[in-house]
Amino acid sequence: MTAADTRRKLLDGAIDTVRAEGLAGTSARSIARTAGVNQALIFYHFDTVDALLAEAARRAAQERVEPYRARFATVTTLAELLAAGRALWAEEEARGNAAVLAQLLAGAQTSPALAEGTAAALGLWSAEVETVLRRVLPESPLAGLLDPVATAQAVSAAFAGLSLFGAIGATPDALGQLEALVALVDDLGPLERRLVARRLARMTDTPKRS
Amino acid sequence: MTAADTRRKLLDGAIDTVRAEGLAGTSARSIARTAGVNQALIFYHFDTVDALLAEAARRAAQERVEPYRARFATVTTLAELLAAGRALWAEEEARGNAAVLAQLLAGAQTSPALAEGTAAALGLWSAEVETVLRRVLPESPLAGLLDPVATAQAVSAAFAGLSLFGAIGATPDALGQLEALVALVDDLGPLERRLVARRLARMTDTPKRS
DNA sequence: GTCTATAACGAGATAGAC
DNA sequence: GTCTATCTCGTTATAGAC
Repeated sequence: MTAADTRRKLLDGAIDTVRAEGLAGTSARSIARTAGVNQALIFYHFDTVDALLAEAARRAAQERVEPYRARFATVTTLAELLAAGRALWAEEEARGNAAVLAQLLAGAQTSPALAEGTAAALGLWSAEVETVLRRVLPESPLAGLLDPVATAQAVSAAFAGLSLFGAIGATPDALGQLEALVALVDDLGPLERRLVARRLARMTDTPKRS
Repeated sequence: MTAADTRRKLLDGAIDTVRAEGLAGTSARSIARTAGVNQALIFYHFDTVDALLAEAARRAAQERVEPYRARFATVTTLAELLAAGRALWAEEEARGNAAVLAQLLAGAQTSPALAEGTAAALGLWSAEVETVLRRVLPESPLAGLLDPVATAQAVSAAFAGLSLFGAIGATPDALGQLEALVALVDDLGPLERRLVARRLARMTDTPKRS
């Protein structure tokens, strides 16, 4: 077995262990068991457990973001973005990847190494959303109201938090609520659009936001 | 020193330790050190560390929700609710209470005892929001669009997740984005209100939501 | 690169004196 | 109720044979 194989097994095993046991149940021993690899090899290849987890987070995000790229590229309206987001969320939630990211994000609070890897992983997701928002938002009446960067970050982080709900009850239909709100304003007729524009102008005259 | 004093010290110490060291750095020993209490007393008074944390989460939520109750009771519009929510969030985030809840929520994934206490704690927050929503939402054009329960849960959970962002970068201005969106639709004039109502009727005819 | 063995330590929890 | 002392186990990490 080559070194690259071992590294790969460990990276996969690390994510699988967090998925199955949570971060609290994730140790060098439990990862090695899941990966089917000797425990000492973790330290040979990655120096520390946290460094392995950070690298695993980065790689996992890359591999999961990639298949959505083509789909996101075809999105031209905010409504389509929300539909794509709904599908993405359903898939990643079902696979437990959202929960994994949330666990690592929680662990990042006390581990600088983990913080760096998790930031990179979450950044890949929000960058993807941000790209689409930059393209789609200007066509919407909501342009100028929503900031692409802040919105993408907020949505990504909120979804990570939402996935933590799994253990304590049913996950609330957050996207459904958001979708309803956005769909109401977005995709309006010309007359309504002018009304919204007027209202927007009034709002930015007397801004309530910081 | 009475037993009630010791219990109180441990409950406070448990929260303080999670706040300062994260859940990963929270142990019977570290809690006892923070509380200035002998380590063995944790098990005498609470049986297990997780049971102490669960009880601490419940109590902390009670004590933090309470001071906002009067403020929330005066809220009559959605815009006011958002303003109150913004103030609440700023305060709890600054105190680190949001991060504590998020840490416990993450730990709840692998500890049934912790899950129960965390569910109760988070439930107190979302119940408060839900109460206001039930009173305020019917007056808004958004009535019938947003479900009070799902919205309250989604907002609470999303904010917990948002607080996890602290360790890996600046917290995005999520409430600002949401506020802009809601403010746009809410608090409309009679003419615009009719337009929104028409659009709502159209949406519910061909529902996109599950 | 991979293995076994083990060092060094902190964890949860308990026994038993006071 | 509170304390000290301790048991037992799992943890990260390393040394050294192969």
